[in-house]
Amino acid sequence: METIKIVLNDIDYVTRNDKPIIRLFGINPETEENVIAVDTTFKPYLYVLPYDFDICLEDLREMGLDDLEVETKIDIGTESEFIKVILTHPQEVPKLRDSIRDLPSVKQIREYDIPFYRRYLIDKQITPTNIIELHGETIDSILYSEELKIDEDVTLFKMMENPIDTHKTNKRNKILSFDIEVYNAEGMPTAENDPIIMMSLCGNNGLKKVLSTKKSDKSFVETLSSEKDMLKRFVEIIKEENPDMLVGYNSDNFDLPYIKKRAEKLNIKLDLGVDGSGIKFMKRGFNNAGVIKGRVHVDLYLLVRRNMRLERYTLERVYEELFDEKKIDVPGDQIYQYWDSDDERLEELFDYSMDDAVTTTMIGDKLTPLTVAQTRLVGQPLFDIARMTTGQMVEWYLMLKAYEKNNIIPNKPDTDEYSQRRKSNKVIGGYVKEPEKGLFEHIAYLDFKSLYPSIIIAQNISPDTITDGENMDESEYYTCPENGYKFLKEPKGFIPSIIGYILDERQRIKKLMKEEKVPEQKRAYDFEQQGLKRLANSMFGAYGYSRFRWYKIECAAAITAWGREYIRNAMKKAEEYDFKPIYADTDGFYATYIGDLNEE
DNA sequence: CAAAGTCGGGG
DNA sequence: GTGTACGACTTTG
Repeated sequence: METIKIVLNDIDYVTRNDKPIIRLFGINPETEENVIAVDTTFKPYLYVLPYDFDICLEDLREMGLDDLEVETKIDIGTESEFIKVILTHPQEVPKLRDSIRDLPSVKQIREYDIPFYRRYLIDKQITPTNIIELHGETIDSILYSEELKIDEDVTLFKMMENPIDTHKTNKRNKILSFDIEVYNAEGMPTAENDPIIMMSLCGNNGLKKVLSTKKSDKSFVETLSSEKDMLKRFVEIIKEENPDMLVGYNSDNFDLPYIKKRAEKLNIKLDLGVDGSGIKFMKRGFNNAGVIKGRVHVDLYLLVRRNMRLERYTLERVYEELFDEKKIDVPGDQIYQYWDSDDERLEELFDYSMDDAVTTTMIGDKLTPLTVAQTRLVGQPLFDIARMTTGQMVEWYLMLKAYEKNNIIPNKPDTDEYSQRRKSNKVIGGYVKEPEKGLFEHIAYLDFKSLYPSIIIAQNISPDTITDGENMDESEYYTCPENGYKFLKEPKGFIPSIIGYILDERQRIKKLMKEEKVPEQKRAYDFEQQGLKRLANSMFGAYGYSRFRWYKIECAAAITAWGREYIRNAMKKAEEYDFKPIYADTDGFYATYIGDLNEE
């Protein structure tokens, strides 16, 4: 048996002989070779909570389901016995779950909507972007049919044992950005009519290139004889560079769909994927996500939207905000005129095209490290994390922790429940004291560090600790001001215990960061602690987010009610020491000292 | 006043 | 892909 290590970049599954095969895509950090590791042993499953065990087991067997196990899981604080129904193919889950749920002996079904590759990452406790150790053997592409035949320089590896997460970070951090310019004489271009005229590439290793069908003396311009050749060269460079991350700006919605359509129109194969596949699109919310199998495509536009607050999010505006510098600009609607001019304006267009890719790489260098840190915390693929909202990250993080702590995951709300939640999810916000007019001297500012996370822990606010307090002594629970919601003091709730862990972990990382001498590692710790902070701070919002699995509006309301009380009490206390509050908002207030400054 | 509709980025 | 989704803002009924 052989052992190899890979940086885990991507994961999916394919079907062969009606059975699923998990594929881990990675790069061997020593040889820089691409590896596809396959696992043929993992099976999909869901959980059933029965009314009556024996009848239910019998009913399930009658349906032809006989791979059944009994497991004890914690369900919102209470231990229950579940039947684990093991299936052979992931697509059986949506096919069978309705008929399983409808069995009279079935009370509930659980964990029936977790994508197969995500289930794999959670159950095997492996983390994308980490270095993973694999045991098995190198094989020929026997598992693959012709259309999926992989390149000769890709190692195919069959796993014989579970992968081992070494918890080591990828030292390699190669970013390659790309951008295209297209001919646009009639407003917004259409791939049907308008050719690509330039394709720019920029790596954080120094690579700078603009491919084009026109000539220039500029050293970064490479001229190709046709659009067809330009596209082929584009693919060739990406394969040669083999970056850890392929980044674009609005590339999910513009560049990649455009490149794909032009390639189809020109009848050429774009085998950009590590497995030889082309560009695919996945429907994700309101936009499509461009997928290149085995490579991590990150659209920076989404990261910018998530992490910056601006009036507009054009590449130009974002670059200016981050680097305090103007970028080269060519008005979008005039690109075709610059192209047709064949004079110095064409040269300007080459510079503009190059600059777009260069600034994209610079923005990528700034924003992707946090996304990588979040990937390592949440344990889902970088591709997915780059497209998740913070609420979704919290949820997948909790799902991972639920598995570790043997908690069964709550279901997502069905349509009825969801619309009901939407109607009644108004929660009173933080305490706000309108600022007093005037000019003040001797201003003091007090703020609660991570107010809401601290309240969740201090008052043990969790869906599994909420109680009506019946037949209990008052000392056994915390009572929320204003609304009277009650939360058990013991045992520690699922979410408070996880926030506690996150906050402790953050302190640990901050300490490591302070002691660290290597700047690169120091920076990595900084992003990790930022990621932890965001997770902790987003947990409150998640309680009030209608689609959240751990949704509990009472928890959200209790947190803000306690928050208002904390800050009012702090202000009262400050007044006792001659500080007059002049403005307050949610987790802090400003006060002016009105006592005698000469005293003491 | 709530429900329904639009739009972001890209050229 | 064990998917079907955002949020701020404006217009409409």
